[in-house]
Amino acid sequence: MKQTKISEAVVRRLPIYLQVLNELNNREVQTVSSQELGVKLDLNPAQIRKDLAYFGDFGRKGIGYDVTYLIEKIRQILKLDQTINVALVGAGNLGHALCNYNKYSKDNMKIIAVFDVHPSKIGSQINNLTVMPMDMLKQTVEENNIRIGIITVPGFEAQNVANQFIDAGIEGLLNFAPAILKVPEEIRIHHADFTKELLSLAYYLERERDDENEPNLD
Amino acid sequence: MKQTKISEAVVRRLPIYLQVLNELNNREVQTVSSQELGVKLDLNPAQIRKDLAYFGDFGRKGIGYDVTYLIEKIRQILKLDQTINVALVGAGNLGHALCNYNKYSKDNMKIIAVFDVHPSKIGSQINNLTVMPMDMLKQTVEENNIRIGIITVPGFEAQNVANQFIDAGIEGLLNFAPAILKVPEEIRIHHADFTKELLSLAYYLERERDDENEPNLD
DNA sequence: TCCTTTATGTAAAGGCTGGTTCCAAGTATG
DNA sequence: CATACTTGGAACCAGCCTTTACATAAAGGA
Repeated sequence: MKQTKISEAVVRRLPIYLQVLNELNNREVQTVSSQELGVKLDLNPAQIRKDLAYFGDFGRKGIGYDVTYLIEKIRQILKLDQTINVALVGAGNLGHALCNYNKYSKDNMKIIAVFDVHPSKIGSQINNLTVMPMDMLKQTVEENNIRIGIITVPGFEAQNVANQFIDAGIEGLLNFAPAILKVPEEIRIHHADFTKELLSLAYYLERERDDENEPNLD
Repeated sequence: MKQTKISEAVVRRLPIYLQVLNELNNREVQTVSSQELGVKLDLNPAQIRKDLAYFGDFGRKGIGYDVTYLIEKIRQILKLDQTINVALVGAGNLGHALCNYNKYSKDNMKIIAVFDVHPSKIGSQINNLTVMPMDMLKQTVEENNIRIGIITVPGFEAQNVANQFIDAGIEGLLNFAPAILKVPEEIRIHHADFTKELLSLAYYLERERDDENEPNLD
């Protein structure tokens, strides 16, 4: 257990490990070796060991890793062992989808408040949450100890929403809007802009097709 | 214009450049320097120049880049100058959101077919698309020259759907499901699993808050 | 008990990608 | 014609990621 700098790539793999471990746990597998994990994840076993070793000595030589123990440990690392409250701004289709997804999630991370800038949306129900106006944001964040904000508004509104989140004292942001957001150093921001993902995916297609395909959907 | 290997990071920045350029274009800005772009994007100007130079000599010394010309070029690189047909499997909330988003998109990339594995969903309407059964997938992909598949099904169904897409001859996949998918070398797969993004975001929060939850940490 | 097998944790090395600095060359402007 | 500006490319640097290799520890069988 060395305490050097832990790179982002390592942190990004933790949720993947957790996913596979949960699967194994569901199948009541007791222990797993880095070798086996490596096959499942297409990763080098040494890398998995090294990743885990950053956070502690979780394995046993000759045996491997105890599945439930390792799950517990990774959940601690990712802070899933404590309740993390999340707020969402943008009660559109995507916002609905996330709230709905949230309902089925086992994690302690819960969307507990939804906001929208448009009066027409305010007061409507999503699952069992009532969409609130933006001027309730700051107060709600403070009172409910909300630490993460999700932005699912159109691009041109995103910066404004981000600013209000930051002003309210949020620690991290997950941005779905196709916009470049400026945030202070201390705010952690992750992007989940699928439009960019889709555009960059197109790059890797083979060029050539140019058939003037009339996209008539019949 | 050197034709070395172009890294993923470069390709991932192209959509971002495009976004900013479109904004400039809307404001009828004629030309822009890498310096100005760098400020807007928090990037080193040299990096922007280098990125663009991979694909050709788009700029003019002493002047900068012509905005509309550069937009056109990046669109060519990302193949947005041709129609790229997309199919989506999973007519749940997220699927709805994507289809709806798609409606407003200016890109030539269009979701032109939606499928679902569950009989209850089949036949329902999303925008102006009718949800089709999975056994129509292959035929539809072939007939409509669909090149990209989007997966918005629950994790446990994702691999199965991916296999069917691949069997139908898809070139690229965008996966929203929280699952590790095995695909052949030649299939390009991008992930947009926001749950992972959210979990890794939690890692970067300051530990400490323990609210009502018993810590139970030794 | 002892030997073999298995599998971890970590050090070390290597490779690769990504980013930055620097400069020559081209263009517009006065 | 001189100056200021800006690109494109070469070269350099840095750091991260990955892999290899090995010492160590545990379990199981003889």
